[in-house]
Parts: sequence; C-alpha cells; structure tokens
Amino acid sequence: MAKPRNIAPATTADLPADQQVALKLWVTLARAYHAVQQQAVADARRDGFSIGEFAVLELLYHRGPTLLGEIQTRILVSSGGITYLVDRLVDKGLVERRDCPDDRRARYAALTPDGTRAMRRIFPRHAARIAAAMHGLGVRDQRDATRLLKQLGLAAAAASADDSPGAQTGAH
Amino acid sequence: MAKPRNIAPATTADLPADQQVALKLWVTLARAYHAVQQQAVADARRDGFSIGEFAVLELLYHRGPTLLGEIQTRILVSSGGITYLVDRLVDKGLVERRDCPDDRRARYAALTPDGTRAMRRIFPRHAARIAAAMHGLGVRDQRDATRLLKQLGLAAAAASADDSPGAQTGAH
DNA sequence: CGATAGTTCCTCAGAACTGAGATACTGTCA
DNA sequence: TGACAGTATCTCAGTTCTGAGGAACTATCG
Repeated sequence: MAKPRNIAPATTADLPADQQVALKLWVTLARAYHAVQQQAVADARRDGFSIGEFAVLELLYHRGPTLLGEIQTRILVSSGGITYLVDRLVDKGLVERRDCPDDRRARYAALTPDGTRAMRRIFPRHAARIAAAMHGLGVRDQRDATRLLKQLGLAAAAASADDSPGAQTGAH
Repeated sequence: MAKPRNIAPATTADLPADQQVALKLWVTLARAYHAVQQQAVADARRDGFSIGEFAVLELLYHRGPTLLGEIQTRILVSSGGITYLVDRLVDKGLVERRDCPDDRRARYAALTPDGTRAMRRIFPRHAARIAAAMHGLGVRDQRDATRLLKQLGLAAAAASADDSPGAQTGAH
C-alpha cells in the first residue's frame, strides 16, 4: 500500500475543520441510507415492485386516495416519474386514478381492493425487515437519530428551496 | 367490538412500538439524505457531472489511482455502472485507465492532469456547499449524528451481506 | 368579460444506471 | 500438468427514472 505523499493538493485534510466534519457526516449518511435501502429494495423486489412503486403503495395504504401532486412531493420523484409509477401500478391492477371533483386538472390515485389486499399481506413483513435493518441502534438511539436527521433534513431542504424559487415551503 | 379476522396490522399505528420507531427513522433518514443529495446534484451538475461521475472524481482525487473494483464498492454502483462512469470520464479527458502489473484482469482508474486541475478548482466549492447543507446541525450534533449513522450503517450492511452470500465488503 | 399568469398532469426523448452473461485472467489442488 | 472454481472487468438489453415542453384547466386582475 504505497501512498505517494509528496504532493499536497487541496484535499479534505486542508479544509476548515467544520467542513471536514460536515463531509464526514455526508459520507456516513449516504452509506447508512444505501445500506438500509438495499434491504428495502430486496424486500420490494420479492413482490415484484420497484422502490418507487412500493413507496406509492405504502403512501396510499396509509393515507387513502391522494392527489398525484401530493404523492410526488412526498415520495420525491419528478412529475414524469409519478405518472410512470402510477401507470405501472394501474397496469398491475393495484391502483386506480379518480377525477377530482373540485379541480378538473387534478387526479387522485387510490388503491383498488386488490391493492389493499396486497398491502395488508406485504406491509407487516416489510416493516419487520426495515426494523431489523435498524437494529444496529437501540430504540433510544433511534429516537436521537430521528431528531437529529429531522433537524438536518429540514434545514437542507430549506437551503434547496432557496436555490430553486417556485418550490413550496413544505412544512413549518 | 371489532372482529380481528386478520392478525396482520392494517396500518403503521397497529405495528409494535419498536417497528414504529424504526419506520419513522427510515422515513426521516430518507428525507434528510434526499435533501442533502439535491444540493450535491445541483452542485455537480453546475460543472456538467452526474452524482456518480462526481463521486468517482472525488474518490480518485483523494485516494489516487484506484482499482475499478474498489471504486465500485466504495461508491456503491453495479459492475456495469463503474464501467459506464469511467468511460464517460475518459471521454471527457479527466480520467484514464491503467493496466495493473500484478493482475492482468484488473485495471486502475486515475485522474489525468486535466482531471486533477478540474478537481482542484471544483472541490473546495463543493465542500463548502455540503457544509452549508449540513448547517442545520451544529458541529457537536454533526459528530453525534455521524456516530449514530455509522453504527446504523454498519449493522444494516451486515444484514444485507447475510442475504446475498458472496458480497464480502466492508468490515475488515 | 378577456388577458394572462399559475397549476396539474401527461408525453416523450434520453440519462443513468442495473444485472445477467461473456471474456479473460488467477489461484488451488489432485 | 490440467481441471476447475474464483475474480475483475466489459457488454448490452432492459429498467427506472428525469426534465423540458405541452395541453387542459383555474385564479387573478384590470
């Protein structure tokens, strides 16, 4: 493992200390996210769903009929993405579109009876698998981590919103 | 009284308390990750790179010439993905492949002089932007979050490795 | 009203991958 | 030595999205 140490460009070690801490957190956050996501992907795939499809099903299962635009902001996909995902679930017979009586531009997505049955079967195992993936932390640490990540996520989202004017605030 | 024909829980609220905590952490983790990632995506795109391309550049900038397989496990892409990413960076003139003298199957990727110059220019601004995205937490909280996420990520990765035998990465 | 700005969803070209299989090489063992 | 399992990368068809643009509808305001 020879390390050519003669040149000293602007690497991480030359950054201000606070930036080093932030970058380390970013790398660790990304790794933790990917590791848990692998579990979610494997679980969804067992039932023939992509992560995006599963996220839509889960949202509709918990919230009931939901406007496409709201699904979009909640599961964080693009406008084309939500059309694509709902199309696929409609093809599978698990979701249906419904017109919105108050606004003829808007449409709801809702679980069909088949979709509800499928989620009733699938969801408990999915929840157990995610919980197992989180098992590296005890309940107390999980709460601490949730609090910190919530604070982090809200601040970062606010920073994003600054760049792209037109994006709505979300939650205050 | 309701007749519990189905033992399976209908919604999150019916799950065991520890699973509720775990799912909440998962949702919060995903949101925080996406929020910060949006910053990284926007920053990389400003220079004409995808996130994957930028991750390769960053890795090579800090580690020097690296075997493709090692890049693959570090930035978490598929085998086809790493070939694709390196191809694109080679086309841009920022990266070159080098044969490995010890193993004729293996190849290194390394920054070209152009690639090094580009990263010397780009990286400090990128680090500053990530640090700004993390600004919702103070340095002490960032360290706490890093510790918790590291613990979480390692345990979740170990759980993944159990499912898919043959994937021996990480904890040496 | 009518113009116009804003929104909600859909279309579609193509970006950014994934993953199974192919190719080429290495290490092990009888 | 030869058979064979293991490893590193590449190929390529297919998947899952992104985002610019457009059609249809709604809201606002002179």
